[in-house]
Amino acid sequence: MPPEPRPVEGARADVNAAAPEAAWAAALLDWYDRHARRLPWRTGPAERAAGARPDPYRVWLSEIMLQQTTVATVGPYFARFIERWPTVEALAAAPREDVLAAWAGLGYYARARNLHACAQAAAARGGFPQDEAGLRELPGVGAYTAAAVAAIAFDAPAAVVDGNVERVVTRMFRIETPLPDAKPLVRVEVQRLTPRRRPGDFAQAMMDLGATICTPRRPACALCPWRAPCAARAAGVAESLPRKKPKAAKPHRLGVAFVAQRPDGAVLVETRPDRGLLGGMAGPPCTDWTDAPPDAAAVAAAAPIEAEWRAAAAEARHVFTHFTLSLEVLTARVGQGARPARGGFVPAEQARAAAPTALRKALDIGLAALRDVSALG
DNA sequence: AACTCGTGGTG
DNA sequence: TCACCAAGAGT
Repeated sequence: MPPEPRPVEGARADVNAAAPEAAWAAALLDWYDRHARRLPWRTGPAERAAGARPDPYRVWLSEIMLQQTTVATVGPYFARFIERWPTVEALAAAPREDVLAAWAGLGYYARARNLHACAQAAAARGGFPQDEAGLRELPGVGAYTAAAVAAIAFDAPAAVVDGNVERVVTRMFRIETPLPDAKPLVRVEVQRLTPRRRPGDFAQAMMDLGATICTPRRPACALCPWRAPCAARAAGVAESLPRKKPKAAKPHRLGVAFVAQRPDGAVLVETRPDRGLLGGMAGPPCTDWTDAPPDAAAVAAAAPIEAEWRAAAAEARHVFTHFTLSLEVLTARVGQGARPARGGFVPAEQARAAAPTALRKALDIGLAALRDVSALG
């Protein structure tokens, strides 16, 4: 492996050359004190001044929701969860079905399954572990989340490394090794940078810096508290970092979704197997999603109920992380006493609210087609 | 180590 | 339209 470029000595001239990390951390915390984002899960400056610590439950809940998810998207979900389940004990006592339905639309549904299991584990032991190793053992809590909760909620000097931090650090030290190969080195540098005082604020400052200044495209280096020591900026290569290994192309998959509606408006939904894609989530029954279109036998075998199925004009299209999907939608009106082979009937609006987005699209297309048919008939 | 696992915003 | 991206974890 070639040696990593390091910050040039001249860039360090204005800081303590013996322990530059301490000066850099101080500069970042000073910036954070002036520019921190106000977020619902953060403790405000006034409360902090009064000695208040963040609520570990809120910190943990926000960190789980924020995994691979934007602040703007998380906001309303976080508010609804806190309103409905104000404590980890309340969340632990909730039916899992309710938690999954409340999570619908946020994606990565293993997070919701693990969230509920984690709440039960934490409640059973009287609260969250206060150290990184203990947190790491909880379901859905990986290296990042354990470090983040330990630092933010419990003031532990843990190395918090998320996508923002990877970007900031690979630029600061001009690390040209592509991710994820560079992760171990990034972690070492973050651990070296993390101060004993205010490690939680330091972690959040790093993420704020990455989110608002050291952005993926067109970073605002002129406003950055680390503009002087940043090696990538000095070399004019900030925007090209971090380097990443190329991703595989997305295959396209096909399937059929079945939307059956009773005279009272209820629609047929089926809870998917707990493992795998959309695990544990409820939506209209489907064929398997395959590379080739499902043949007539596969469609007939997957139909959840005997009915006169009609094809809707539109198809549901959706992009997942690693494949794209087209769902043909078949609709049917069934009798009030219909007995499906699989699944059960729930009010249409409830079904929409609890469905993951891909299946909600199919449901909406089916419901619209059924409305059109009834309008004609 | 490389895959699987969602969704919405952005340029 | 499309690739990239966002406070990653589990296997």
